[in-house]
Amino acid sequence: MTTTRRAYRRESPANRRQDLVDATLTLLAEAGPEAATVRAIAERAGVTQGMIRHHFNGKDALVNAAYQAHMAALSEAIAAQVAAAGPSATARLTAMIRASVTPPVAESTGLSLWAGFLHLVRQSPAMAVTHEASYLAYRDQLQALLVEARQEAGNPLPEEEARALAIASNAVIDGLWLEAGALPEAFSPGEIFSLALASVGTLAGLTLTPS
Amino acid sequence: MTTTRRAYRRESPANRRQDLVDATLTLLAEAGPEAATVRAIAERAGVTQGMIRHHFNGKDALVNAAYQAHMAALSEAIAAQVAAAGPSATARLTAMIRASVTPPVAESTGLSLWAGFLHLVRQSPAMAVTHEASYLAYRDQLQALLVEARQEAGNPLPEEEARALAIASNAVIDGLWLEAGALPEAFSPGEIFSLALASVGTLAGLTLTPS
DNA sequence: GTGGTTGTCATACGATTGTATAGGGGCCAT
DNA sequence: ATGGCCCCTATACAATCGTATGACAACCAC
Repeated sequence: MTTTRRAYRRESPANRRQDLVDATLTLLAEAGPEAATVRAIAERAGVTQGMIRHHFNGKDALVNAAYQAHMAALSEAIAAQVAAAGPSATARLTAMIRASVTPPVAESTGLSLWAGFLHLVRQSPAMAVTHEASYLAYRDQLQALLVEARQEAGNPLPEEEARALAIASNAVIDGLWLEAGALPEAFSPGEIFSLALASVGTLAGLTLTPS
Repeated sequence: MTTTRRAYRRESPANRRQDLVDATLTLLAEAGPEAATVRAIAERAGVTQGMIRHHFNGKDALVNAAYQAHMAALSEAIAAQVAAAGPSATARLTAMIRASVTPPVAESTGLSLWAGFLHLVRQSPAMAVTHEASYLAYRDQLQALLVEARQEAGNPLPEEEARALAIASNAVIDGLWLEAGALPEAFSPGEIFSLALASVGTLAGLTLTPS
């Protein structure tokens, strides 16, 4: 009875790390923090559990890396759509809103992921800093686009009102993102986007169309 | 060396169950799902872990009971403030908004709790039903108040617009609740409430004042 | 080819998890 | 005051957790 060792391929550390991060995010989103064990993550990534300590310092480091990768992916997805919207501030604002409430940013798995990370963010100072930074970066970008769009519409936004408008606009976008993620079947396709567009338009005193 | 058994008081099953539910909610909010072990819950409640299986069927049943108790407490807190606001629809709407973005409904612990429950809600059909029901009940109440308040203002709300307005108003309230919970120090006291009031007012075409 | 590097598998370890069970003791009925 | 109910403590249990360690083999340099 000779037990044969399972066949495997050598991968670059970067690829292996990416696989492990992806597996962590998938598992965290689909089955929650309690199911994201080192064994489950390793199996999902197609390797054995020893790899986690080989490529990272331990489970915490892996989860931390996964969080940063996820946040970066979201920011990048939004930035790409904004950049592709052309020079018009109104068009870029519309693109940012659309990107925020449609896949891949807005998915039910994304909400689960966010929830799974929340208590980690709350307890790890390093993750809290990352979280606050990405939230404020998003809001600042939204605020800048609101100011520009109002300028473009010939109705300049007083600076002292900009912060409140950005917070409120961000809130309605986040709230719709949340509701769509929590009850995906309670809304028809595109309904969330048109609601987000109309709501931000009303709050900002702008007429926004789906372009 | 005779080890003495620890002293204890007999409690009614109802009281003990309540203690265990409270301990579960506290632990879940403060330290996350991974820290809410049966031993930690029992210690927090001042009993030994055997009590969880004695008073409930197991950990899952306890967590489920805790979720229902939490949702009921939130609904009740909001309903009480709305009922205390008097007959005016505008005043009741204002009270509902205030209750939704101030303690005890809006606390950073409440957000953690919500996040901790989310993946349970997603996997347990029974909890999913409870969740959807309480969300829709909240939104329906908000929609009814919006319709009444517009009527009261002499500017009736067309029925086909009511649903969209309720969803958007709910979203901005939820979004502000979320942001205040996630970054409690990024907002001054009362700022969230006045933003919520102003935003819903703008969306609904109503002038809402803090009463 | 062939040797060396190191990515990878395999296994073991102590700690902790949720659950199960046996028996002690607080408190009410009488 | 005292017997009995059942609330409660205490302990044991298998399973699983994250971590640590050592041997194997894939692949590159030469």
